[in-house]
Amino acid sequence: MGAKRCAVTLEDVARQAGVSLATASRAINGSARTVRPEIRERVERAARALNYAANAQAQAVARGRTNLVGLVVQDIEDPYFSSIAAGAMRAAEANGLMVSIAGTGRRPDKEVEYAAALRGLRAAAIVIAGSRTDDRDALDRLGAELDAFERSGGRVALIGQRRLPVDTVVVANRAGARDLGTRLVGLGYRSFGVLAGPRGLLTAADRLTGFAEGLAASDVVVPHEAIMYGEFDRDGGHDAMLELLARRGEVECVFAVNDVMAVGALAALRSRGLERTVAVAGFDDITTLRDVTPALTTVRLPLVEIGEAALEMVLREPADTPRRRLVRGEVVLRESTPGVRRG
Amino acid sequence: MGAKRCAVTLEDVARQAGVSLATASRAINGSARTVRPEIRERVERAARALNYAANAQAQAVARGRTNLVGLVVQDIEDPYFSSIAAGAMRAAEANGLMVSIAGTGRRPDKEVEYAAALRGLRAAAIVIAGSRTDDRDALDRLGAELDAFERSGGRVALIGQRRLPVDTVVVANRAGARDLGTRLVGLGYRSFGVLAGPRGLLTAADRLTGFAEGLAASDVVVPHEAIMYGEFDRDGGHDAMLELLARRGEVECVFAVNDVMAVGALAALRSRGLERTVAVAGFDDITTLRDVTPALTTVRLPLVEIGEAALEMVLREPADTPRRRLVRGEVVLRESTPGVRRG
DNA sequence: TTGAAAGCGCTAACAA
DNA sequence: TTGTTAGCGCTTTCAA
Repeated sequence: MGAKRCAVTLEDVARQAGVSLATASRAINGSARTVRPEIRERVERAARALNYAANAQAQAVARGRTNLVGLVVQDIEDPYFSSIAAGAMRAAEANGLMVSIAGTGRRPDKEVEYAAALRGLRAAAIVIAGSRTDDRDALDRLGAELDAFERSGGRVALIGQRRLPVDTVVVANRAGARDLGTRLVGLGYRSFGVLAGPRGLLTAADRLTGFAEGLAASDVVVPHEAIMYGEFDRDGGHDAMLELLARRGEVECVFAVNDVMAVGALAALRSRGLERTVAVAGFDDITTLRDVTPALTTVRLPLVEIGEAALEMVLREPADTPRRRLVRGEVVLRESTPGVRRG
Repeated sequence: MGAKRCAVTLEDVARQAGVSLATASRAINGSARTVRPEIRERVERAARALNYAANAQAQAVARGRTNLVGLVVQDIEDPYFSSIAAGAMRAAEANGLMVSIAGTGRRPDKEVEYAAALRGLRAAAIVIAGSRTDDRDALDRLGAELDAFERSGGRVALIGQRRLPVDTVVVANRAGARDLGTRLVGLGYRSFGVLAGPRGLLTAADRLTGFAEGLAASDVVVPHEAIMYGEFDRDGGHDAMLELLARRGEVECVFAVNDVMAVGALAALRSRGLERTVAVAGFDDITTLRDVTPALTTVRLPLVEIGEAALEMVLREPADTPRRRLVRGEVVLRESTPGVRRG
């Protein structure tokens, strides 16, 4: 067993200050200014002398609420999520909240598990940022758990797509990809491939759909065989690119459904000496990836703001009907898609 | 005020199962198998039916300990820290712990503040990953706070350099940079510049010192005017590189004290058409940066393992004398330092 | 304005 | 094996 905890308690402070427990509580952690200044001063001095730190757990039990908010992401190492986390943490700090972060490793069931844990912690709120799959079952379980969480007085916000009747920061993946497709056609590309990420991953699917729509507006289609599924990460993009080359030869332009994959694709092209021959576009505009060469055409998502927005949403009183906040991406054309001159 | 929390309590479960509170507690959250199977089954069924989630705060108060560990980093968006966080979170999950993450934004006082908050939360442990400054005062305050935390029964580990008498995962910045310097001299470089990061940032200073030592072994020195101080991030590297070019012209090889800065430096060189003329080396081997071109020579640090190691350290019983776990970096030569042929 | 005391939900002696 | 009960540290009525 670990050493027994023997921290300074409020009772110690009260005794040292020569006041009652209640008064000490009011002086230090209470709200109403119902304590005489000189007494308050005395209590505060005692607390400082004893280096008192209020037991947040005990306060939580007594008050029935905490200042903890849980953030559930897929993988904190992924810059997409770490930017969102940074935004959420910044907003949390501004509001005196602590953030507990959990990573699911892209297993939908982990989301449910953490939500339950956060309910146990009596977290004030849960924010879930996940490119959830279309696994209907997992979604139902998550919905049930979040429901229980809300009924027990907690607040919930999702980041991604609107799949559940809770406050959601909706990312316009489809519209962004559509815009991108339109712009690429405008640059003269006609022959496309898509590195589509995993089947069943909603974010990926939305981006693929939108992209196809953007092309379709100009009667361009992505042949079925030029859509390569694979992992949602760098290696997934790399491998899918190689396979696409093997299968289709040199398409003019490749859309990878996120930047990390796009970078993998670029690496694959480079290994074949094709990085200036085949155009590549990504999605997200990941900060740390802005210096790759050729600079990546992409759809910029304000990830930090998205994290902040989710946290702010969750801080507000619940509305009777779930709020949606739409965040659009903005196409950023760079040298990875220089355009083609058609004769 | 927010809605009143009215979660299912253990008492509800006990009543529903027709047993006493104590029995219900033992059946669900207790350790010893001192409950008859059929009763346990009954209690568990009741809990499930009621969708009971134990109040972790109340458990914490009653037990006097929590399963929360606090992780304090500078900036979760920085891949250096997000990798460490990923490692710590992975190890935490494997041990049934929740992780609360706080970002200091590189303000040393925030470390103290969060440590105090975590003491209030009765966190089981605190892990601080910070390239702390040489600000003696801030360090003393942190030491005092961590001391109070430990005395109240918590465990502490640091990641970085050994500055305080607590368990530490020591990163061999100096030795790594020394090796790097040696290898670069071996490649034929003689004229160096260093993008040294902020003055007073220990990690940066250690890397600079080590690098200079590595060169000195071959009687190569970095001229004082070729050491450029600046921010520890991408823009810091970029700007410092431009300034170095302005001041010294084309040195043969530039050492940026971290990869992110090195990428900024590459961008600056590229803007001058010099990215294949001036060699660049970094430090860390950040995963998402492995595909920049030219591929970056660097010192690889096992960041995820470092995070795991810190968490494992903190899980063990405290030793009577602080533990140190040394992690060395490994030089990785890539095309950003092709070497020179001297005539 | 202050103090006494009743909880908050749970655990862990101690009895039965 | 089960139940009773006294805490855990704090907040918050309710009186004084």
